[in-house]
Amino acid sequence: MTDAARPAPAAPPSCMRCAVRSRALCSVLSPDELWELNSAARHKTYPAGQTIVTQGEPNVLANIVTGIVVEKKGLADGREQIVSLLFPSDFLGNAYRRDADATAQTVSPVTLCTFERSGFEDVVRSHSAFRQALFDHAVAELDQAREWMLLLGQMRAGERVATFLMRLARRQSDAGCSHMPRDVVSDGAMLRIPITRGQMAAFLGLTVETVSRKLGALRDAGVIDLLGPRTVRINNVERLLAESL
Amino acid sequence: MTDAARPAPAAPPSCMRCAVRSRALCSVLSPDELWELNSAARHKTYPAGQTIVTQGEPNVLANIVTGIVVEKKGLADGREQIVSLLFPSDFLGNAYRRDADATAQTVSPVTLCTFERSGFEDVVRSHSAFRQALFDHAVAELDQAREWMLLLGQMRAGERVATFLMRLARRQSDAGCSHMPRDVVSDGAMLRIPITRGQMAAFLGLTVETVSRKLGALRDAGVIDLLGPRTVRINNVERLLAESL
DNA sequence: CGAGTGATTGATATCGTTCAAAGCTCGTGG
DNA sequence: CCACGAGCTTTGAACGATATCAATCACTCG
Repeated sequence: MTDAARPAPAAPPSCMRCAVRSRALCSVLSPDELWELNSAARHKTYPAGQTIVTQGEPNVLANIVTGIVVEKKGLADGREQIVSLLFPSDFLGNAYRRDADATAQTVSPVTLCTFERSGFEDVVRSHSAFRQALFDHAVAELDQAREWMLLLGQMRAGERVATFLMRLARRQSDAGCSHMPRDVVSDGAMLRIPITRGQMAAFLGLTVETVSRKLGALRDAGVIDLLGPRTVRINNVERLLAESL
Repeated sequence: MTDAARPAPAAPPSCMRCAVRSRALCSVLSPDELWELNSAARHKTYPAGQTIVTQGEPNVLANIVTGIVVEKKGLADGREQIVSLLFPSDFLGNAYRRDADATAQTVSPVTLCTFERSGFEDVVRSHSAFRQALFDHAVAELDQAREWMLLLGQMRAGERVATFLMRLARRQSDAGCSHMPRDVVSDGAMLRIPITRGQMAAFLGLTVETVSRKLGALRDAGVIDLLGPRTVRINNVERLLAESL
Protein backbone atom coordinates (compact mmCIF):
# COMPACT_ATOMS: atom_id res chain seq x y z
CA MET A 1 0.00 0.00 0.00
CA THR A 2 2.65 2.49 0.95
CA ASP A 3 4.57 2.27 -2.30
CA ALA A 4 2.09 1.37 -4.97
CA ALA A 5 -0.71 3.56 -3.69
CA ARG A 6 1.35 6.76 -3.53
CA PRO A 7 0.61 8.74 -6.71
CA ALA A 8 3.44 11.25 -6.35
CA PRO A 9 5.80 9.71 -3.85
CA ALA A 10 6.95 12.20 -1.24
CA ALA A 11 10.39 12.64 0.23
CA PRO A 12 10.95 12.08 3.93
CA PRO A 13 9.49 14.88 6.06
CA SER A 14 12.87 16.01 7.34
CA CYS A 15 14.17 16.27 3.77
CA MET A 16 11.08 18.20 2.65
CA ARG A 17 11.89 20.75 5.30
CA CYS A 18 15.60 20.76 4.47
CA ALA A 19 16.89 24.20 3.55
CA VAL A 20 19.62 22.86 1.28
CA ARG A 21 17.73 20.00 -0.31
CA SER A 22 17.77 21.49 -3.78
CA ARG A 23 21.47 22.20 -3.84
CA ALA A 24 22.99 19.38 -1.82
CA LEU A 25 24.23 16.06 -3.12
CA CYS A 26 20.96 14.38 -2.32
CA SER A 27 19.18 16.49 -4.92
CA VAL A 28 20.01 13.82 -7.50
CA LEU A 29 18.06 11.18 -5.60
CA SER A 30 14.45 10.26 -6.23
CA PRO A 31 12.03 10.42 -3.29
CA ASP A 32 12.28 6.66 -2.83
CA GLU A 33 16.06 6.79 -2.76
CA LEU A 34 15.92 9.70 -0.37
CA TRP A 35 14.00 7.53 2.10
CA GLU A 36 16.79 5.02 1.95
CA LEU A 37 19.54 7.56 2.50
CA ASN A 38 17.50 9.35 5.12
CA SER A 39 17.35 6.26 7.26
CA ALA A 40 21.11 6.54 7.65
CA ALA A 41 21.00 10.26 8.39
CA ARG A 42 21.04 12.11 11.65
CA HIS A 43 21.23 15.79 12.38
CA LYS A 44 23.92 17.12 14.66
CA THR A 45 24.64 20.61 15.88
CA TYR A 46 27.93 22.18 16.87
CA PRO A 47 28.74 25.49 18.53
CA ALA A 48 31.08 27.96 16.83
CA GLY A 49 34.77 27.13 16.93
CA GLN A 50 34.26 23.42 17.52
CA THR A 51 36.40 20.76 15.86
CA ILE A 52 34.24 18.27 13.98
CA VAL A 53 36.95 15.88 12.85
CA THR A 54 40.70 15.91 13.34
CA GLN A 55 43.21 15.26 10.58
CA GLY A 56 44.02 11.55 10.48
CA GLU A 57 41.06 10.45 12.55
CA PRO A 58 37.94 8.71 11.24
CA ASN A 59 36.03 10.84 8.81
CA VAL A 60 32.51 12.20 8.92
CA LEU A 61 30.11 12.05 6.01
CA ALA A 62 27.69 14.94 6.14
CA ASN A 63 25.88 17.69 4.36
CA ILE A 64 26.20 21.12 5.90
CA VAL A 65 22.71 22.38 6.56
CA THR A 66 23.50 25.68 8.25
CA GLY A 67 26.69 27.47 9.25
CA ILE A 68 30.23 27.68 7.93
CA VAL A 69 32.96 25.06 8.23
CA VAL A 70 36.67 25.29 7.40
CA GLU A 71 39.03 22.45 6.62
CA LYS A 72 42.64 23.06 7.55
CA LYS A 73 45.99 21.34 7.60
CA GLY A 74 48.64 22.08 10.16
CA LEU A 75 52.42 22.03 10.53
CA ALA A 76 54.16 20.68 13.61
CA ASP A 77 54.90 24.15 14.95
CA GLY A 78 51.30 25.30 14.81
CA ARG A 79 51.15 27.10 11.48
CA GLU A 80 47.88 26.31 9.76
CA GLN A 81 46.61 26.51 6.21
CA ILE A 82 42.91 26.54 5.51
CA VAL A 83 42.36 24.35 2.47
CA SER A 84 38.62 24.70 2.06
CA LEU A 85 35.76 26.92 3.09
CA LEU A 86 32.42 25.12 3.26
CA PHE A 87 28.95 26.65 3.06
CA PRO A 88 25.47 25.27 3.61
CA SER A 89 24.71 22.54 1.04
CA ASP A 90 28.40 21.63 0.73
CA PHE A 91 29.41 18.08 1.45
CA LEU A 92 31.99 17.24 4.09
CA GLY A 93 34.12 14.11 4.03
CA ASN A 94 35.41 11.61 1.48
CA ALA A 95 33.19 8.62 1.00
CA TYR A 96 36.12 6.57 -0.21
CA ARG A 97 38.55 7.38 2.54
CA ARG A 98 38.24 6.18 6.09
CA ASP A 99 40.32 8.95 7.65
CA ALA A 100 40.18 12.68 7.22
CA ASP A 101 43.04 14.39 5.40
CA ALA A 102 42.32 17.68 7.13
CA THR A 103 40.81 18.99 10.33
CA ALA A 104 37.25 20.30 9.98
CA GLN A 105 36.22 23.07 12.33
CA THR A 106 33.07 25.13 12.68
CA VAL A 107 33.33 28.87 12.20
CA SER A 108 29.78 29.63 13.27
CA PRO A 109 27.15 27.45 14.92
CA VAL A 110 26.63 24.58 12.50
CA THR A 111 23.99 21.98 11.74
CA LEU A 112 25.13 18.87 9.92
CA CYS A 113 23.07 16.16 8.31
CA THR A 114 25.45 13.29 9.02
CA PHE A 115 25.28 9.88 7.38
CA GLU A 116 26.15 6.60 8.96
CA ARG A 117 28.94 5.20 6.81
CA SER A 118 27.57 1.79 5.94
CA GLY A 119 24.13 3.07 5.00
CA PHE A 120 25.72 5.81 2.94
CA GLU A 121 27.93 3.34 1.14
CA ASP A 122 24.91 1.20 0.33
CA VAL A 123 23.28 4.12 -1.40
CA VAL A 124 26.52 4.94 -3.22
CA ARG A 125 26.87 1.35 -4.36
CA SER A 126 23.38 0.99 -5.68
CA HIS A 127 22.76 4.40 -7.22
CA SER A 128 25.00 5.42 -10.04
CA ALA A 129 23.64 8.96 -10.22
CA PHE A 130 24.59 9.48 -6.60
CA ARG A 131 27.99 7.96 -7.18
CA GLN A 132 28.41 10.25 -10.14
CA ALA A 133 27.48 13.27 -8.06
CA LEU A 134 30.02 12.26 -5.47
CA PHE A 135 32.68 11.93 -8.12
CA ASP A 136 31.83 15.31 -9.58
CA HIS A 137 32.16 16.73 -6.12
CA ALA A 138 35.65 15.31 -5.73
CA VAL A 139 36.71 16.63 -9.11
CA ALA A 140 35.34 20.06 -8.28
CA GLU A 141 37.28 20.07 -5.04
CA LEU A 142 40.46 19.17 -6.87
CA ASP A 143 39.81 22.03 -9.25
CA GLN A 144 39.36 24.46 -6.41
CA ALA A 145 42.48 23.25 -4.65
CA ARG A 146 44.58 23.74 -7.78
CA GLU A 147 43.10 27.14 -8.36
CA TRP A 148 44.15 28.00 -4.82
CA MET A 149 47.64 26.66 -5.46
CA LEU A 150 47.92 29.23 -8.22
CA LEU A 151 46.81 31.93 -5.81
CA LEU A 152 49.17 30.84 -3.03
CA GLY A 153 52.15 30.27 -5.27
CA GLN A 154 51.99 33.22 -7.65
CA MET A 155 49.76 36.04 -6.48
CA ARG A 156 50.84 39.00 -4.41
CA ALA A 157 48.99 39.93 -1.26
CA GLY A 158 46.67 42.48 -2.83
CA GLU A 159 45.71 40.11 -5.61
CA ARG A 160 44.95 37.36 -3.12
CA VAL A 161 42.62 39.52 -1.07
CA ALA A 162 40.84 40.83 -4.16
CA THR A 163 40.48 37.31 -5.54
CA PHE A 164 39.07 36.09 -2.25
CA LEU A 165 36.43 38.81 -2.27
CA MET A 166 35.46 38.08 -5.86
CA ARG A 167 35.11 34.36 -5.27
CA LEU A 168 33.11 34.96 -2.14
CA ALA A 169 30.86 37.36 -4.01
CA ARG A 170 30.29 34.84 -6.81
CA ARG A 171 29.55 32.15 -4.31
CA GLN A 172 27.01 34.30 -2.51
CA SER A 173 25.40 35.66 -5.66
CA ASP A 174 23.88 32.29 -6.45
CA ALA A 175 22.32 31.93 -3.04
CA GLY A 176 19.16 33.79 -3.94
CA CYS A 177 17.23 34.12 -7.15
CA SER A 178 17.74 31.05 -9.27
CA HIS A 179 16.38 32.77 -12.35
CA MET A 180 19.30 35.18 -12.35
CA PRO A 181 22.47 34.04 -14.09
CA ARG A 182 24.78 32.40 -11.56
CA ASP A 183 28.08 33.80 -10.48
CA VAL A 184 27.42 37.30 -11.70
CA VAL A 185 28.44 40.09 -9.39
CA SER A 186 27.31 43.62 -10.04
CA ASP A 187 28.42 46.97 -8.69
CA GLY A 188 26.97 47.75 -5.28
CA ALA A 189 26.76 44.09 -4.28
CA MET A 190 26.82 43.54 -0.54
CA LEU A 191 29.11 40.89 0.77
CA ARG A 192 29.15 39.13 4.11
CA ILE A 193 32.58 37.80 5.02
CA PRO A 194 31.85 34.68 7.04
CA ILE A 195 35.28 34.35 8.65
CA THR A 196 37.65 36.41 10.79
CA ARG A 197 40.71 38.22 9.47
CA GLY A 198 42.82 35.53 11.07
CA GLN A 199 41.01 32.84 9.12
CA MET A 200 41.27 34.86 5.92
CA ALA A 201 45.00 35.08 6.58
CA ALA A 202 45.25 31.31 7.10
CA PHE A 203 43.34 30.78 3.87
CA LEU A 204 45.36 33.27 1.81
CA GLY A 205 48.79 32.41 3.18
CA LEU A 206 49.24 35.88 4.68
CA THR A 207 49.27 37.50 8.11
CA VAL A 208 46.30 39.17 9.75
CA GLU A 209 47.97 42.55 9.43
CA THR A 210 48.56 42.21 5.71
CA VAL A 211 44.97 41.17 5.09
CA SER A 212 43.73 44.16 7.02
CA ARG A 213 46.07 46.52 5.18
CA LYS A 214 45.13 45.25 1.75
CA LEU A 215 41.44 45.56 2.53
CA GLY A 216 42.18 49.09 3.71
CA ALA A 217 43.97 49.80 0.46
CA LEU A 218 40.97 48.64 -1.56
CA ARG A 219 38.77 50.87 0.57
CA ASP A 220 41.09 53.86 0.12
CA ALA A 221 41.09 53.25 -3.61
CA GLY A 222 37.28 53.39 -3.57
CA VAL A 223 36.93 49.87 -4.92
CA ILE A 224 35.05 48.65 -1.86
CA ASP A 225 33.43 50.04 1.27
CA LEU A 226 33.98 48.43 4.63
CA LEU A 227 30.69 48.81 6.43
CA GLY A 228 31.94 46.72 9.32
CA PRO A 229 34.64 44.13 9.78
CA ARG A 230 32.43 41.50 8.23
CA THR A 231 30.43 43.50 5.73
CA VAL A 232 31.69 44.80 2.41
CA ARG A 233 30.07 46.66 -0.44
CA ILE A 234 31.70 46.25 -3.83
CA ASN A 235 31.62 49.62 -5.55
CA ASN A 236 33.51 48.67 -8.66
CA VAL A 237 33.50 45.05 -9.72
CA GLU A 238 35.63 45.74 -12.76
CA ARG A 239 38.44 47.29 -10.75
CA LEU A 240 38.24 44.57 -8.12
CA LEU A 241 38.55 42.02 -10.90
CA ALA A 242 41.53 43.92 -12.29
CA GLU A 243 43.21 43.90 -8.87
CA SER A 244 42.68 40.16 -8.63
CA LEU A 245 44.34 39.63 -12.03
CA MET B 1 38.06 -21.00 -29.41
CA THR B 2 40.09 -18.02 -28.41
CA ASP B 3 38.43 -17.37 -25.13
CA ALA B 4 37.28 -20.68 -23.79
CA ALA B 5 40.36 -22.59 -24.86
CA ARG B 6 42.83 -20.33 -23.06
CA PRO B 7 43.71 -21.95 -19.72
CA ALA B 8 45.35 -18.90 -18.17
CA PRO B 9 44.20 -16.02 -20.31
CA ALA B 10 47.02 -13.70 -21.26
CA ALA B 11 46.99 -9.94 -21.40
CA PRO B 12 47.45 -8.15 -24.72
CA PRO B 13 51.04 -8.34 -25.99
CA SER B 14 51.59 -4.61 -25.75
CA CYS B 15 50.42 -4.66 -22.13
CA MET B 16 52.65 -7.63 -21.30
CA ARG B 17 55.60 -5.57 -22.46
CA CYS B 18 54.39 -2.44 -20.68
CA ALA B 19 56.94 -1.09 -18.22
CA VAL B 20 54.33 0.42 -15.92
CA ARG B 21 51.72 -2.31 -16.12
CA SER B 22 52.06 -3.33 -12.49
CA ARG B 23 51.74 0.17 -11.09
CA ALA B 24 49.36 1.90 -13.47
CA LEU B 25 45.60 2.11 -13.19
CA CYS B 26 45.12 -0.88 -15.45
CA SER B 27 46.74 -3.15 -12.88
CA VAL B 28 43.32 -3.71 -11.34
CA LEU B 29 41.96 -5.18 -14.56
CA SER B 30 41.84 -8.86 -15.39
CA PRO B 31 43.48 -10.01 -18.64
CA ASP B 32 40.10 -10.14 -20.34
CA GLU B 33 39.27 -6.64 -19.26
CA LEU B 34 42.70 -5.47 -20.37
CA TRP B 35 41.91 -6.66 -23.88
CA GLU B 36 38.84 -4.51 -23.87
CA LEU B 37 40.65 -1.40 -22.62
CA ASN B 38 43.60 -2.06 -24.87
CA SER B 39 41.43 -1.89 -27.95
CA ALA B 40 40.81 1.76 -27.10
CA ALA B 41 44.49 2.45 -26.40
CA ARG B 42 47.14 3.94 -28.61
CA HIS B 43 50.70 4.91 -27.86
CA LYS B 44 51.91 8.40 -28.61
CA THR B 45 55.29 9.99 -28.21
CA TYR B 46 56.15 13.61 -27.56
CA PRO B 47 59.48 15.44 -27.58
CA ALA B 48 60.66 17.34 -24.51
CA GLY B 49 58.95 20.66 -23.81
CA GLN B 50 55.85 19.86 -25.83
CA THR B 51 52.35 20.85 -24.73
CA ILE B 52 50.08 17.82 -24.59
CA VAL B 53 46.83 19.57 -23.67
CA THR B 54 46.05 23.19 -23.01
CA GLN B 55 43.98 24.41 -20.08
CA GLY B 56 40.34 24.60 -21.12
CA GLU B 57 40.70 22.45 -24.21
CA PRO B 58 39.54 18.85 -24.59
CA ASN B 59 41.25 16.52 -22.21
CA VAL B 60 43.46 13.53 -22.84
CA LEU B 61 43.07 10.23 -21.02
CA ALA B 62 46.40 8.47 -20.77
CA ASN B 63 48.89 6.56 -18.72
CA ILE B 64 52.39 7.90 -18.73
CA VAL B 65 54.66 5.09 -19.86
CA THR B 66 57.99 6.92 -19.93
CA GLY B 67 59.10 10.46 -19.24
CA ILE B 68 58.00 13.28 -16.97
CA VAL B 69 54.97 15.55 -17.39
CA VAL B 70 53.99 18.69 -15.50
CA GLU B 71 50.54 20.16 -15.15
CA LYS B 72 50.43 23.91 -14.73
CA LYS B 73 47.98 26.74 -14.41
CA GLY B 74 48.71 30.23 -15.64
CA LEU B 75 47.77 33.82 -14.87
CA ALA B 76 46.97 36.36 -17.58
CA ASP B 77 50.36 38.03 -17.29
CA GLY B 78 52.32 34.83 -17.79
CA ARG B 79 53.04 33.75 -14.24
CA GLU B 80 52.66 30.00 -13.95
CA GLN B 81 52.14 27.57 -11.11
CA ILE B 82 52.96 23.91 -11.57
CA VAL B 83 50.20 22.00 -9.84
CA SER B 84 51.35 18.46 -10.41
CA LEU B 85 54.46 16.53 -11.35
CA LEU B 86 53.71 13.24 -13.12
CA PHE B 87 55.96 10.20 -13.41
CA PRO B 88 55.75 7.00 -15.42
CA SER B 89 52.68 4.98 -14.35
CA ASP B 90 50.79 8.12 -13.34
CA PHE B 91 47.47 8.82 -14.97
CA LEU B 92 46.81 12.02 -16.86
CA GLY B 93 43.35 13.49 -17.32
CA ASN B 94 39.98 13.39 -15.62
CA ALA B 95 37.66 10.74 -16.94
CA TYR B 96 34.67 12.75 -15.76
CA ARG B 97 35.59 16.07 -17.22
CA ARG B 98 35.63 16.89 -20.88
CA ASP B 99 38.08 19.77 -20.64
CA ALA B 100 41.42 20.02 -18.93
CA ASP B 101 41.70 22.23 -15.85
CA ALA B 102 45.43 22.68 -16.40
CA THR B 103 47.97 22.64 -19.18
CA ALA B 104 49.99 19.44 -19.43
CA GLN B 105 53.50 19.73 -20.80
CA THR B 106 56.30 17.26 -21.27
CA VAL B 107 59.54 17.86 -19.41
CA SER B 108 61.48 15.09 -21.12
CA PRO B 109 60.63 12.95 -24.13
CA VAL B 110 57.39 11.18 -23.18
CA THR B 111 55.48 8.11 -24.22
CA LEU B 112 51.80 8.06 -23.42
CA CYS B 113 49.36 5.20 -23.57
CA THR B 114 46.31 7.22 -24.58
CA PHE B 115 42.74 5.97 -24.43
CA GLU B 116 39.98 6.88 -26.76
CA ARG B 117 37.31 8.46 -24.60
CA SER B 118 34.27 6.40 -25.45
CA GLY B 119 36.06 3.09 -25.14
CA PHE B 120 37.57 4.20 -21.86
CA GLU B 121 34.19 5.24 -20.55
CA ASP B 122 32.75 1.87 -21.49
CA VAL B 123 35.34 0.14 -19.35
CA VAL B 124 34.73 2.58 -16.51
CA ARG B 125 31.01 2.01 -16.72
CA SER B 126 31.17 -1.75 -16.69
CA HIS B 127 34.01 -2.41 -14.26
CA SER B 128 33.53 -1.21 -10.74
CA ALA B 129 37.10 -2.01 -9.69
CA PHE B 130 38.41 0.22 -12.43
CA ARG B 131 35.95 2.93 -11.49
CA GLN B 132 37.07 2.58 -7.91
CA ALA B 133 40.72 2.90 -8.90
CA LEU B 134 39.90 6.03 -10.84
CA PHE B 135 38.13 7.47 -7.84
CA ASP B 136 41.03 6.62 -5.56
CA HIS B 137 43.27 8.40 -8.01
CA ALA B 138 41.19 11.56 -7.86
CA VAL B 139 41.13 11.47 -4.07
CA ALA B 140 44.90 11.01 -3.95
CA GLU B 141 45.37 13.96 -6.26
CA LEU B 142 43.17 16.09 -4.03
CA ASP B 143 45.27 15.05 -1.06
CA GLN B 144 48.47 16.02 -2.81
CA ALA B 145 47.05 19.34 -3.91
CA ARG B 146 46.05 20.20 -0.35
CA GLU B 147 49.40 19.14 0.98
CA TRP B 148 50.94 21.51 -1.53
CA MET B 149 48.60 24.30 -0.44
CA LEU B 150 50.10 23.91 3.02
CA LEU B 151 53.58 24.18 1.55
CA LEU B 152 52.76 27.20 -0.62
CA GLY B 153 50.79 29.03 2.03
CA GLN B 154 52.83 28.45 5.14
CA MET B 155 56.38 27.27 4.50
CA ARG B 156 59.41 29.48 4.02
CA ALA B 157 61.70 29.04 1.04
CA GLY B 158 64.20 26.72 2.73
CA GLU B 159 61.45 24.47 4.03
CA ARG B 160 59.84 24.27 0.60
CA VAL B 161 63.04 23.18 -1.09
CA ALA B 162 63.82 20.61 1.60
CA THR B 163 60.28 19.26 1.44
CA PHE B 164 60.48 18.99 -2.32
CA LEU B 165 63.66 16.96 -2.09
CA MET B 166 62.21 14.63 0.54
CA ARG B 167 59.04 13.99 -1.44
CA LEU B 168 61.03 13.37 -4.57
CA ALA B 169 63.28 10.98 -2.70
CA ARG B 170 60.30 9.07 -1.29
CA ARG B 171 58.73 8.91 -4.69
CA GLN B 172 61.89 7.51 -6.24
CA SER B 173 62.65 5.09 -3.44
CA ASP B 174 59.69 2.93 -4.33
CA ALA B 175 60.70 2.68 -7.97
CA GLY B 176 63.03 -0.23 -7.40
CA CYS B 177 62.91 -3.16 -5.04
CA SER B 178 59.34 -3.90 -4.11
CA HIS B 179 60.40 -6.04 -1.14
CA MET B 180 61.84 -3.00 0.60
CA PRO B 181 59.46 -0.90 2.65
CA ARG B 182 58.08 1.88 0.49
CA ASP B 183 58.83 5.52 0.97
CA VAL B 184 61.90 4.99 3.11
CA VAL B 185 64.87 7.20 2.36
CA SER B 186 68.24 6.43 3.88
CA ASP B 187 71.43 8.44 4.22
CA GLY B 188 73.51 8.46 1.07
CA ALA B 189 70.48 8.10 -1.19
CA MET B 190 71.03 9.42 -4.68
CA LEU B 191 68.39 11.63 -6.17
CA ARG B 192 67.72 12.61 -9.75
CA ILE B 193 65.87 15.91 -10.04
CA PRO B 194 63.77 15.51 -13.18
CA ILE B 195 63.03 19.20 -13.73
CA THR B 196 64.93 22.46 -14.17
CA ARG B 197 65.41 25.06 -11.45
CA GLY B 198 62.86 27.18 -13.23
CA GLN B 199 60.28 24.41 -13.01
CA MET B 200 61.15 23.79 -9.38
CA ALA B 201 60.58 27.50 -8.79
CA ALA B 202 57.20 27.35 -10.55
CA PHE B 203 56.25 24.34 -8.44
CA LEU B 204 57.42 25.81 -5.14
CA GLY B 205 56.13 29.34 -5.65
CA LEU B 206 59.63 30.83 -5.58
CA THR B 207 62.11 32.33 -8.03
CA VAL B 208 64.91 30.44 -9.74
CA GLU B 209 67.50 32.35 -7.74
CA THR B 210 65.95 31.51 -4.40
CA VAL B 211 65.75 27.82 -5.26
CA SER B 212 69.39 27.83 -6.25
CA ARG B 213 70.41 29.67 -3.08
CA LYS B 214 68.49 27.37 -0.77
CA LEU B 215 69.96 24.30 -2.43
CA GLY B 216 73.36 25.91 -1.98
CA ALA B 217 72.59 26.51 1.68
CA LEU B 218 71.72 22.83 2.17
CA ARG B 219 74.97 21.90 0.46
CA ASP B 220 76.98 24.32 2.61
CA ALA B 221 75.34 22.86 5.70
CA GLY B 222 76.47 19.41 4.61
CA VAL B 223 72.92 18.08 4.42
CA ILE B 224 73.18 17.27 0.71
CA ASP B 225 75.82 17.14 -2.02
CA LEU B 226 75.16 18.62 -5.43
CA LEU B 227 76.89 16.32 -7.86
CA GLY B 228 75.45 18.25 -10.78
CA PRO B 229 72.48 20.52 -11.32
CA ARG B 230 70.21 17.49 -11.59
CA THR B 231 71.85 15.04 -9.23
CA VAL B 232 71.76 15.18 -5.44
CA ARG B 233 73.09 12.93 -2.73
CA ILE B 234 71.29 13.12 0.60
CA ASN B 235 73.91 12.93 3.33
CA ASN B 236 71.63 13.40 6.29
CA VAL B 237 68.00 12.46 5.93
CA GLU B 238 67.20 13.42 9.49
CA ARG B 239 68.46 16.95 9.10
CA LEU B 240 66.78 17.33 5.72
CA LEU B 241 63.54 16.25 7.33
CA ALA B 242 64.10 18.76 10.11
CA GLU B 243 64.63 21.55 7.59
CA SER B 244 61.41 20.61 5.85
CA LEU B 245 59.53 20.82 9.17
C1' DC C 1 84.79 26.34 -31.01
C1' DG C 2 80.96 29.24 -30.20
C1' DA C 3 76.25 30.04 -29.02
C1' DG C 4 72.60 29.37 -26.15
C1' DT C 5 70.36 27.73 -22.19
C1' DG C 6 70.43 26.82 -17.50
C1' DA C 7 72.64 27.56 -12.93
C1' DT C 8 75.04 30.16 -9.58
C1' DT C 9 76.38 34.21 -7.11
C1' DG C 10 76.22 39.09 -5.68
C1' DA C 11 74.04 43.69 -4.75
C1' DT C 12 69.96 46.09 -4.08
C1' DA C 13 65.01 46.84 -3.71
C1' DT C 14 60.58 45.63 -2.14
C1' DC C 15 56.88 43.41 -0.16
C1' DG C 16 55.16 41.22 3.61
C1' DT C 17 56.21 40.02 8.33
C1' DT C 18 57.06 41.10 13.01
C1' DC C 19 56.59 43.75 17.00
C1' DA C 20 53.93 47.14 19.34
C1' DA C 21 50.00 49.94 20.48
C1' DA C 22 45.48 51.66 20.01
C1' DG C 23 40.75 51.37 18.43
C1' DC C 24 36.46 48.83 17.50
C1' DT C 25 32.61 45.47 18.24
C1' DC C 26 29.76 42.83 20.25
C1' DG C 27 28.25 39.94 23.87
C1' DT C 28 27.52 39.97 28.89
C1' DG C 29 26.14 41.33 33.08
C1' DG C 30 25.00 44.91 36.08
C1' DC D 1 19.98 50.70 28.91
C1' DC D 2 24.58 51.33 29.66
C1' DA D 3 29.18 49.94 31.09
C1' DC D 4 32.63 46.67 30.72
C1' DG D 5 35.90 43.58 28.75
C1' DA D 6 37.72 40.09 25.66
C1' DG D 7 38.76 39.28 21.27
C1' DC D 8 39.07 41.06 16.80
C1' DT D 9 40.73 44.73 13.81
C1' DT D 10 43.35 48.50 12.42
C1' DT D 11 47.42 51.23 12.13
C1' DG D 12 52.39 52.41 12.64
C1' DA D 13 57.40 51.54 12.51
C1' DA D 14 61.26 48.62 11.72
C1' DC D 15 63.07 44.47 10.13
C1' DG D 16 63.98 40.63 7.24
C1' DA D 17 63.13 37.25 3.68
C1' DT D 18 62.60 36.85 -0.93
C1' DA D 19 62.30 39.12 -5.39
C1' DT D 20 64.63 41.73 -8.72
C1' DC D 21 68.41 43.19 -11.42
C1' DA D 22 72.87 42.08 -13.12
C1' DA D 23 76.98 39.52 -14.04
C1' DT D 24 79.48 35.34 -14.41
C1' DC D 25 79.93 30.50 -14.87
C1' DA D 26 78.96 25.68 -16.61
C1' DC D 27 77.26 22.55 -19.68
C1' DT D 28 75.26 20.91 -23.98
C1' DC D 29 74.55 20.94 -28.65
C1' DG D 30 75.43 22.59 -33.22
